[in-house]
Amino acid sequence: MASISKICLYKPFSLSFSGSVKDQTLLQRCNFPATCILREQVPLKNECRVFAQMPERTGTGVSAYLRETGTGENGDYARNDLDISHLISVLKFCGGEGCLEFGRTYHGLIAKTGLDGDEFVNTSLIDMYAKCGDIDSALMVFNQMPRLDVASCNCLISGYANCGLFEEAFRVFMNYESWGNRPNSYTYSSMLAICGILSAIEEGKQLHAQVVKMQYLSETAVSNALLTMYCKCEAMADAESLFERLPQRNIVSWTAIINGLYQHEGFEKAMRLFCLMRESGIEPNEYTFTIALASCGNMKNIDYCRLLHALVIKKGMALGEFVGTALIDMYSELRETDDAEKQFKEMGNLTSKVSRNALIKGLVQNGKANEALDAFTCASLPSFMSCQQIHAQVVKANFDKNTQVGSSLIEAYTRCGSVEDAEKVFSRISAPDVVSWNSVIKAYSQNGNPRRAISLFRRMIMKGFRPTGSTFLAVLSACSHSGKTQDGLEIFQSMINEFGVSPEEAHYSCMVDLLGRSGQIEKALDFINNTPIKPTASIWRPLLAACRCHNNLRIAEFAAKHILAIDPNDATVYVTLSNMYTEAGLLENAENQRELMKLKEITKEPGCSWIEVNNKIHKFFSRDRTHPESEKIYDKLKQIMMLIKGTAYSTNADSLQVKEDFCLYHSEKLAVCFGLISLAAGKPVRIFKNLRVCTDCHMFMNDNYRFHHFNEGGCSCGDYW
DNA sequence: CTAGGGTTAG
Repeated sequence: MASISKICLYKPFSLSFSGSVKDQTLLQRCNFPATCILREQVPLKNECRVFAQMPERTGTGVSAYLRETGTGENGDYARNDLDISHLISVLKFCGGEGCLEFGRTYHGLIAKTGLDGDEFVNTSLIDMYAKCGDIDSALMVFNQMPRLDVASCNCLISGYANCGLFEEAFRVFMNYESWGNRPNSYTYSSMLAICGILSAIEEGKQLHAQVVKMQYLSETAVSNALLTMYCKCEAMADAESLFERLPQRNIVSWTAIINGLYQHEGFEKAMRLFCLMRESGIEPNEYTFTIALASCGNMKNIDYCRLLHALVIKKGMALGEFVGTALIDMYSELRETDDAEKQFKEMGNLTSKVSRNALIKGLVQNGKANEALDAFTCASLPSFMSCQQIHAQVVKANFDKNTQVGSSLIEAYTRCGSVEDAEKVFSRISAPDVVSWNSVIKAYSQNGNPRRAISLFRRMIMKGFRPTGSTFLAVLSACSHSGKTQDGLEIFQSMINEFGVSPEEAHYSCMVDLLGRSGQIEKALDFINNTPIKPTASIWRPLLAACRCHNNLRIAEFAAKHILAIDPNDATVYVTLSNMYTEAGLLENAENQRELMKLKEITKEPGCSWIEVNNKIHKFFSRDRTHPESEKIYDKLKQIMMLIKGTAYSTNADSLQVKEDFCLYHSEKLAVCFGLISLAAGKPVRIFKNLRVCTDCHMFMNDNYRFHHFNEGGCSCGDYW
């Protein structure tokens, strides 16, 4: 066996390894928290499934044992109570599910009961740790073993491979001899897989020679690993001739070679082998179908594609994650995007990120960029990075001059607060339409450059475009924010008289804001009283905000009364009023007290204090995905993301400050926002201390705030944006 | 009683 240690490392094995998807999920799963292991009523799915899968062994089984004794603090263990084979099956389960903490608890139990001398138990422990990605613990158990056997070395090798530590895996392999062991067939399959990942064909060939010498070729796992190794090393001739000569072939062997051919664009050949396989009496499974569908799609043979699809449905595999995605891909390849979308829809909640990406790719490549953008849902979530990614793809697909695509991109960038990118996109649209103009005007109006919004509006009209209701909303809002009250009034008139656009609630709300902001409180009130529609809360609110800015307590009370008549749960009203009373020195005003009382009742309603919410966020973002509230919080987050639009992504968490009393009133919203901001800034979530908020409109205040701007100490409270 | 091999998008 001297030749084993002669295996040369032709390539540097200290590769940095970003990790396959599988490894990443594995590592993620390793963050599984150590929680409530023995309380079955707590819905922690993995732990509970351990119990659920345990065979019933009344009185002697580990689960029953643990249930009776608690976490094991009693310490009074009788060795007989533990069944080794049962223990091993639990460890195996932990490894498979990534339940590191659960496995650790078992390790403790094993150590306490003195079972850590058992060879099989130790091997299972090494494997459990290795599979959970905790290679240090695996190594610790390994080093403490009184005698090293092949199986434990093998576990260590696959553990290293799992973590991308291929050089270490090779080191273990070359030490077999010095430990008095000989590699067995398991060792070779693992090592060959590593060579495949590294494209290390020289090493793979040496291992091949060993395999032949040791007569392991008849073991399908070994020969399949060899096959895959050659395929991954681009040595298809070697792979094919090996496959021809294989003494034993199973479904995995067939899948390996078919996949190899597919990966090297031998689609026809892959399909020929697929047929041969079926003729030889082996039925394809999900793995094989996935590749066959992909090959078929690449061949653009629509009849065969439909045939395969039918077969897959017959076997009940059409909605599986892999096969389902392959079907989407196949139909995209055939340019049958309707079928691709149909497949995606049929998958319902079985769809994954991958299947969605497949659909999007298909739509983009088939010229359905708008549908693709819809599928992205990018415009609804302010993520600057995904906007850029989408934009890059759009440019690559040569859609950046397209009118509709461009407008969608402008909207997306606007939500992220990046007005520069929005304008860049606009300038590249070859034939901008009204929607494009509206989008770019809105971009400036909402992102701190109202003057530019107004000048773009004028240019738009000069170019002969007919402004719509949305155009006016953006422009009036811009006028309001830049103090151009007179312009705003004129534009509002021309909207009705010149362009025949009838104002809606949002326009009225905007006009109230325009008047109120300039200090014309009485005029704003007049305006409200003269609207042809019944004033809504959204129309009254900017008046209240204006009163707050300009210290008009009388009209503030009047506006507050109207808002509360419509929306009695609007806590902002109470906050604004109580602040105004306080500032007016009416601290002990009975009315103020009553408002505060009401306020408390309201803030109690949602059910949790800001500390509770903050704790929940804490748990959620410290990867405790099993927290029973995490789904709810996530939904809330998405909601809040919509609300605060691009702010989280365009502000610096450090420069934000919270007014603590306001936190108490609007705790939930703020806590969630803060969690989001910290997340966006790549910082751990902390209890919010340094966030400053406009006391009237809930929004964050900050000097270099791109999205939300302030003039003369006020802020742009209002509902219209 | 422990360990190994094949799949989807970007």
